[in-house]
Amino acid sequence: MMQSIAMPSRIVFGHHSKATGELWSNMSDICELLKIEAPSNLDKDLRQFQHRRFKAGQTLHLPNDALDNLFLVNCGFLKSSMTDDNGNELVLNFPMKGELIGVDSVHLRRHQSATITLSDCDIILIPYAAILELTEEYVQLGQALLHIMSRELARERYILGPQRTLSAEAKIGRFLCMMGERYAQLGYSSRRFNLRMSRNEIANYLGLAIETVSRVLCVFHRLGVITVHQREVVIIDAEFLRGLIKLSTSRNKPMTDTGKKNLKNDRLISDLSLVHVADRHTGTTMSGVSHM
Amino acid sequence: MMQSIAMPSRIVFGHHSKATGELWSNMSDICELLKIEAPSNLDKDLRQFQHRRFKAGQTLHLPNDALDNLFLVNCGFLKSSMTDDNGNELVLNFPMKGELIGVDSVHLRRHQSATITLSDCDIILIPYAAILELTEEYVQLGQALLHIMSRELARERYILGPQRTLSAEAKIGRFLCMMGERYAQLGYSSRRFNLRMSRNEIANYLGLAIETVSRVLCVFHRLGVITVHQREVVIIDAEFLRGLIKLSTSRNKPMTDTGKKNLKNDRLISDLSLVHVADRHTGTTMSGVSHM
DNA sequence: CGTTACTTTGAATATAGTCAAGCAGTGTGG
DNA sequence: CCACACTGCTTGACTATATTCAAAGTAACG
Repeated sequence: MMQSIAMPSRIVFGHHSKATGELWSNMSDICELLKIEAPSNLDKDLRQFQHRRFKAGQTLHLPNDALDNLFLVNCGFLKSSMTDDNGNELVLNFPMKGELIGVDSVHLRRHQSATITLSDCDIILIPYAAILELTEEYVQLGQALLHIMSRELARERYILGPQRTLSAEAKIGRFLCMMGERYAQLGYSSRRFNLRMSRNEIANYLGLAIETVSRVLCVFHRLGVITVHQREVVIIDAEFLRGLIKLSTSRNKPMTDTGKKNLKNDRLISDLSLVHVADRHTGTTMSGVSHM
Repeated sequence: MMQSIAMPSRIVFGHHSKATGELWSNMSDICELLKIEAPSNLDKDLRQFQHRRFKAGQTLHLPNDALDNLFLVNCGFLKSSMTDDNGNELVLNFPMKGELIGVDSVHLRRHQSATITLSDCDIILIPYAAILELTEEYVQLGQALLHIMSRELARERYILGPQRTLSAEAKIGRFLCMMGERYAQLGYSSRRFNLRMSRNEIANYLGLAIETVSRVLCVFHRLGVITVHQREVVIIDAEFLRGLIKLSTSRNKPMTDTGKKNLKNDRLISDLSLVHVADRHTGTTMSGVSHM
């Protein structure tokens, strides 16, 4: 069952298996997974936290569920989303290994979103009550938690926020790079990976129409900067993808030398649009990249 | 100097003035300002935190500054922003009284954004070192900090995130309502207030062009749902503003009865667009609301 | 009173969305 | 093994919404 995720077993936590066959993790495992420094006196701690396995498509929690546990992803790929006033799904993020799910809801003691698994997953359940105990016992742990939340907040604010200004091409380009980086952090290739989510979910996450996502991915493919087959992606020119921007209006840039950098981007975007419209006729003008 | 902000002095913290004329606050003041419960043994705490006054247009911190202090807004209106790769300003939020500035940067110990004052401000400086001390001494305080950050994170994720799907009208409508609510929390009117920021800053914050902001505000005015003169706003029909949505595509809504609710919004948006295009000729079709 | 910064307005354009149709991969059952 | 349906993805043509460019109007400021 878990094989389909092809996770090197070496870096899966929770080897303290018991007679039942269930996995359990102690605090040291958890700190390592969260990439925080474990307090020195923590290895004496006897607490064990239960793992739980989910098949693809199962639900970890729904909006309004009591926040009994935080969920720490040990392995697998998930999707957190909410439903707006009109019943539209809004994808919030795609948690992966090491992500702590639920920290955005501790102030209400109630989940505000739903999280479902996109692949088979191994999840560590951390009771909220245990968090409170632990932060009392180990001051450093509380501070580490602050770091984790600060990291999350910074991600939302400094990475995701600026997306609102970007063109569809730039959003998707950066999305691909971001996924690559996340895989890289897990020890996989940042260049070649499998998007676990559907076009629909990508579109929803980026605030685009599904057709736009499809089109832009095809354009990227034709330009030779990526390869896509289904959800298999190979990033060929990450620089290109990362460099895409919304054509910046002269008025929104207070100062700065926008000379060469924007010149470059102007051309690229034009090319994209050009291909976008006239691809069948001309192919592209890119230097000898093979176009399918 | 501070008069221009017209803040009822009763709710300004920091009455422990000293011979120097500077204001200082203790931990109880700070907890109250942050709306967190003060640990019971905290009133014995002798720590005093210095206030600092800023004139409009001054800088609290710049990106890459060391995170020596967190800034707690006691009074005034500010703007946090960053500059993207192309030199474009990106407004992140508009801190007001009670907001703790810098929590998104504790993990790096370095600010990632700039914060400048939009009005005269009174800011309490809380040394980061003191935060660490305090969380060690008062466990509850650390947990309260977690709540604060969770609240912030939820705001970014559940309030700001979904903005990406909204039409310009909806973004601006909700922005106005949000500002109203924030003023209400400070004891002001939620209906009548002064936007402290320029159209440019609003546009930037919402990811729109400045002209779009201007136009939509005018349309709202003509529709009779608000009044705008410069930065003075009166909200007349908050329901209308809050109800604006992006016309939802049939494909993005998985399920749900979208009958009357969307019908209503379809009509409203059409009206807006209609006015948007043909306002001079027809006025509007709204029930007898006075137009300017 | 003239200069500057901010805002409004109009007309043209571009980008992304919408609608509609077809295609491809997957799985099921005959 | 192939027809069938199912789901997800792609493509095209058209449309709508927001941006861009240009210009003029207004408030603010020395």
